[in-house]
Amino acid sequence: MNDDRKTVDAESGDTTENLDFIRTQVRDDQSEGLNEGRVHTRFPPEPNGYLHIGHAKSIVLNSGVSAEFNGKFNLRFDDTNPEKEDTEYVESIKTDMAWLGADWEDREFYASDYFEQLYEWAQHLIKEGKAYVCSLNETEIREYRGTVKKAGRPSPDRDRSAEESLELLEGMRHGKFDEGAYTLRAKIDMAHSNMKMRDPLIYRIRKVHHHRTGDAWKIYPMYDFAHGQSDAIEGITHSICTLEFEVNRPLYEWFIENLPVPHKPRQIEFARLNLTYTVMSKRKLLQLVTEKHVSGWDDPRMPTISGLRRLGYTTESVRRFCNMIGVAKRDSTVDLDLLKFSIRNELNMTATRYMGVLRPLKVVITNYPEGKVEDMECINNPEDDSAGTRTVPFSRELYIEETDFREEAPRKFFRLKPGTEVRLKHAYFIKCNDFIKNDAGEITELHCTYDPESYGGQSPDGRKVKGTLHWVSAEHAVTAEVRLYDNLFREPFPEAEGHFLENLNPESLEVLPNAKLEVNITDVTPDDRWQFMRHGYFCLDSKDSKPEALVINRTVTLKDSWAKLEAKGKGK
RNA sequence: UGCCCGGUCGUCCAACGGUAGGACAACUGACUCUGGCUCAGUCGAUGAGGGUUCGAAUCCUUCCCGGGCAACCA
Repeated sequence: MNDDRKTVDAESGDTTENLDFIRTQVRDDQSEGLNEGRVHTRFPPEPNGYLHIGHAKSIVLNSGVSAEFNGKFNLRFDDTNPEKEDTEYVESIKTDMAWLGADWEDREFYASDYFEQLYEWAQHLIKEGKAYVCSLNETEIREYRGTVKKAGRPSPDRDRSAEESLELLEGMRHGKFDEGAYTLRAKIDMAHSNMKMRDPLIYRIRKVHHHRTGDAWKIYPMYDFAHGQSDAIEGITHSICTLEFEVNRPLYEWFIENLPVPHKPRQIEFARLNLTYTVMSKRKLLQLVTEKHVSGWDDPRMPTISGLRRLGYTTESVRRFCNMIGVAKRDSTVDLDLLKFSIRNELNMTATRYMGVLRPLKVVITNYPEGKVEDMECINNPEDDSAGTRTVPFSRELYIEETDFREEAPRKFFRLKPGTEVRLKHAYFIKCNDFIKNDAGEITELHCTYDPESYGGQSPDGRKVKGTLHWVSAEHAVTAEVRLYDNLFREPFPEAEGHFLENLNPESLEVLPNAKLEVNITDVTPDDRWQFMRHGYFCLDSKDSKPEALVINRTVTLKDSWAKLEAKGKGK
């Protein structure tokens, strides 16, 4: 599974495992007997949005580390801000994690499970003289906090007695005060060079319904007061999170040191995943959804797990991608091509090849008998002999790809043009003699002749053709809607210049309502992925496809060196 | 600009004082009943200066560049 991380020495053939800095740390901790050699990780999402590929990186990392070091892995919802959170998100997160193959066994926890314990620890801090109830309002708190360059000054309530703070906190808890009237703050250092240490808030009053605790609480702990302690309660040994929490680490450690917690977890940060041609922040993804730039969180263009799944990505391809990109501490942006490679590479080995004409052009084989039908034997997967063959009906009237014929074609155009011969895959050689145009000057029909000697696509006399085209018998074709997806954004860094929405790709979705597909397509199931030859990899749309009206998504294209040639003007 | 973190091929990761390597991308060519795949090959990097050392991407130092931190978000 983790071969992606191994280096093979060219001369000796020895395999050495290049552990990333986190696994190196965990390995060292374990061998030194820290936490009695236990390794326990967790993935701590806030249930306020759908999981995306960046979360997948964290999930694969956290669950992978626990598996590799014989440890355990928890799922814990960081549900300390009821305003944005919802059970819809809890459910989708569990679905997506399970799909990713992460196994938290029976350890599904919630920070809200610990509200009572957290409250007791808050009281403990007050009694120790390390926390106080503060009456400053939001503006005042900001002002008293100072700036990054200027020390803050103490709140007038900083020396409030423990008895008084305890009583006020109790009142806060039971709704005796309005939102914003009081906060509970840790008493640390108002002049600390790290802003997070300037008497951080640990509880705020919020008279909001919580998706799990209902209306039981009128106060909710802040992230910093919940996260480390939750880790400690669960016996987490390595609390792996993203870089933006680096400045929170001293505070994380302060609570662990100053509270009678049962375990001493340690926080390690890594760089979050960025991908070209997309955005990754929950806020922006939410905006795409609410402003209807996409059809939902699971729109196949979204970088969400549900979007990628609907697009056709497999668990294995996403996991492999996560292992390929590595783990480090520097800000980076991975090329979207690497993600595409991960699925293309897998599907090349596993996907059945079908023929599907996306933009149909009628072809009449004028010398083929009317009413005759031949079953042509087609190889299912040239990469896998065990995949066997299937038959596809051939008849006088066919469809080929509109783009496979040109009245006037450059020299390197190997497809059909007047007077030249090409092969129809697994069928016959044909030659184009004539074509019909409508009033608009568009080519509507081709008249071709076939060589009966070339049955099966074999050249009868050793002559070669440059082009091989896919085709579908008109009479037997299944008509379906095919959705072609392209990058959501036209710029590799949509946030770099201008507003990200201005960089949306207007052509990210192209719907082809009249695709003509070989009959065998009716055999596919919702779990199948297949290749439409010369096009790419496809799957059924899990939401919109019905047996009588197929809707098909293109997961990823095949590489297209002809398109590249032509784009560079070298097709001549 | 106070504090913290980080700068290695176009991109991502590795090299942990001892030959800068892999993957993706790009480019050549071969092969091909998918202009796919495969195969062979090419291009291509240690931010800059100084120091330590027999030897520095790695240690020290100065500078430069990028990111994070001043929500009652996480």
